[in-house]
Amino acid sequence: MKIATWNVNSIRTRQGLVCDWLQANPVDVLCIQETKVVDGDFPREPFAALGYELAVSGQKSYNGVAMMSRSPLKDVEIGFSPRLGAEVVGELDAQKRAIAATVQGIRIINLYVPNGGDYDSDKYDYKLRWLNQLYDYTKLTLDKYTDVCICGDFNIAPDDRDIHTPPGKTPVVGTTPVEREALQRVLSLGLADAFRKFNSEAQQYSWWDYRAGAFPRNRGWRIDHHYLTEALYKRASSCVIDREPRQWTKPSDHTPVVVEWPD
DNA sequence: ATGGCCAAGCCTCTTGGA
Repeated sequence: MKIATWNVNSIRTRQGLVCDWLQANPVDVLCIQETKVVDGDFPREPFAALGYELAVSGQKSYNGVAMMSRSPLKDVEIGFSPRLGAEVVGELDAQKRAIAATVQGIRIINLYVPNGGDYDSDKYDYKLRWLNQLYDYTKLTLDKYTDVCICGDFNIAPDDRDIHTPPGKTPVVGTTPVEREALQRVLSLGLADAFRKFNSEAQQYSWWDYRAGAFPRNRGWRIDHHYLTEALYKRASSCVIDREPRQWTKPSDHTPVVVEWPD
């Protein structure tokens, strides 16, 4: 069983590239973020032709998440509202950033955590409120499911190993203690970083800026993660960042990360 | 040291990304 996460930065622009990657890497489940397309315009056929069932939640221009699976996607949930109630979630489900489904007994939650804009901006405040909501959503999910994999683009480098230049005095969004603590609070419910089970080195990145030759210079961030409940974490046999598609023509600025369990 | 890119929309500039 393999579950991959990949921020594709527009599925319409990247559909050929994603298909090429899936043919070479026929993962069981692929969670994608930043699809940037309304559901009716999502290019379903190329992925159906490869044997993938789809669940999508998108919007015009921004955000958007989708799941592709070779076995059935069960109990699909869009956003936080189905579990927390629309009156509690309010505006936080307007942006399409969360989708969940059960595959082969594993509850998979696919997230596109808000970027956060500038420090102390409205977007930064929104990111923190969204992470608080994620805590409540995760708590209720863990009440119901034992094997849970929360993956996606977290837009947070969990510690200083996960960013090429550790932040100095000026707060850098994605690395601030407040964001890191908000993430750790979610993980304290009983989740652990799959990648760090196998690799404790620095400079293991999943995103590189398009500018300034960031990729060839390996000036990146590790912001795409899989967080697993205890039994899943113990059973995991590998978690790998696949740098190859970041080198292809017209790449996403993120690259896929794949967690695996023995069959 | 600095700055360097890319996607979508209605579009030749603005917004967003991290």
